[in-house]
Amino acid sequence: MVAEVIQIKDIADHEGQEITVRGWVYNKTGKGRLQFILLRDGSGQAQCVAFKKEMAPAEFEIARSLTQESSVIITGVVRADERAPGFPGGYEIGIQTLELAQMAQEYPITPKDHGTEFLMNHRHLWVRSNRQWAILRIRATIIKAMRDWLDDQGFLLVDTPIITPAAGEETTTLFEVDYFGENAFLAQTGQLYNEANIMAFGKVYCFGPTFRAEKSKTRRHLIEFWMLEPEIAFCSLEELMDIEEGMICYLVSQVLEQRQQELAIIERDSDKLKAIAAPFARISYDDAVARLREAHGQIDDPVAKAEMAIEWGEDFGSPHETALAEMFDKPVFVYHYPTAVKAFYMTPVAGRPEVCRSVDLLAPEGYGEIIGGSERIHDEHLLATNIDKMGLGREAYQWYLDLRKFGTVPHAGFGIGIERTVAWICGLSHVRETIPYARLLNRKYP
RNA sequence: UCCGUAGUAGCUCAAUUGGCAGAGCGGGCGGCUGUUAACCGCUAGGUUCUUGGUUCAAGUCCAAGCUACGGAGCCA
Repeated sequence: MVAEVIQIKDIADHEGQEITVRGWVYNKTGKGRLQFILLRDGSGQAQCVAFKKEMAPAEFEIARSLTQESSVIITGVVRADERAPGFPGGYEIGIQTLELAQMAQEYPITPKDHGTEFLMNHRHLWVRSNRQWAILRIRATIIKAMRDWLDDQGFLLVDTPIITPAAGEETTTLFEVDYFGENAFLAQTGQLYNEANIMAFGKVYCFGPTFRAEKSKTRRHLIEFWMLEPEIAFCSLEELMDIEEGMICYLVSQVLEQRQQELAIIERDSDKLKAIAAPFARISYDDAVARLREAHGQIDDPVAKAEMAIEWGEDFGSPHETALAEMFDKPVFVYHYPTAVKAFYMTPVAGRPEVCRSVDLLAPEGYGEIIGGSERIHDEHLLATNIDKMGLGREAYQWYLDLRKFGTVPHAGFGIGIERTVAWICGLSHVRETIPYARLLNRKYP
């Protein structure tokens, strides 16, 4: 009789049964006639115990000589044992038969410490490590939670193109591609297409990679990153904040509910996440500047003081966002930014055109902006004027202006950066570990 | 692009401030019936980032370059 192949995550359901697991040797401890093999199968990790007297001599010899990351198929009996490490742990497999798929060559990533450059050069192997495994599983849960929440709220997923004829925001940070002899660009945002799609579907979102050729080298920037962008017809800035708040609270609750094990692996303080609940504070840009100027006055260190300086009208730098976020233990909305520092499509505030109906959401613990959103201009004339002012070229935006001719309505939307959100939820110091294969200023390998 | 720090064995790091290149991990061989990054013994493994310079002598000092890391700007 052939034993049932199980996933290690379900090991507790098979106590006392003979089962088969298939996977890779994460670590091994030898004690002569007793060998402990820590096996991972993608779903979890379990300790498999080889006793010489319980196995065929040739198979025990294989078990004894297994190298890190060798691939094997193991059949044995599941038993509970408090000493057994693994995920979920607490159960181990007494090996009866062992079949070798491949004896791995000397594996470069050892259980000891490694440097960032070395690990990034071996990212294709690094994703097997516990910590990376946990982070990427949390990432998947975050994406699923966002999409589930939007789907349940009546949003429709509508995909937007990656190759586009025009800039989404600024013309300096685009990747150019040759489109059969003509210029085209990799998408920076799906927003403009979302604005067309809401007139067909009411509430939509797009989810996909976006590309920015910015020469920025920081812990929160990627050249290729993933963004989820909802857009809603007949929506005000205040209603937009309600949507962002609801979605964030839901995704945090889902991570806490479904990924306790992974949060423990990366040693994330989940109390900080448990505090995330509506309502989030909502402060105006004016108020934020006032708070920052007050903070600036209390700093003694001249370098830090210079970084914290701000004049009304300037956009926030990284130190400003961090300082603002640290004033709250939950995410905080900052709304009504100066029109001059924001994109051309944002609606000016009535009676005060120097500020616009925009809102950023700053994550706590110094993670900074994770969401940017706004009410979009729905007046054709004003939008056309802004496009001209930015020197963007009216021709490429003709279809976008069309939207303001045929049943235009007040509308709003936002974009949430997946990697920054994952970095915050996981408490990571750099976004490079939040995406399987990071594209950075000086890295496109592997 | 600017500022700062670093580059030595496959990996993580030492090397008395200019005087014989060394540990742990990983690899190989051997031992061990409850290990948790096991432990014990033996063993192999080096273009000290590159180029040039100073010196009797350079991993160490000087110059230029390359690469990485940390920070700033820009942004999600």
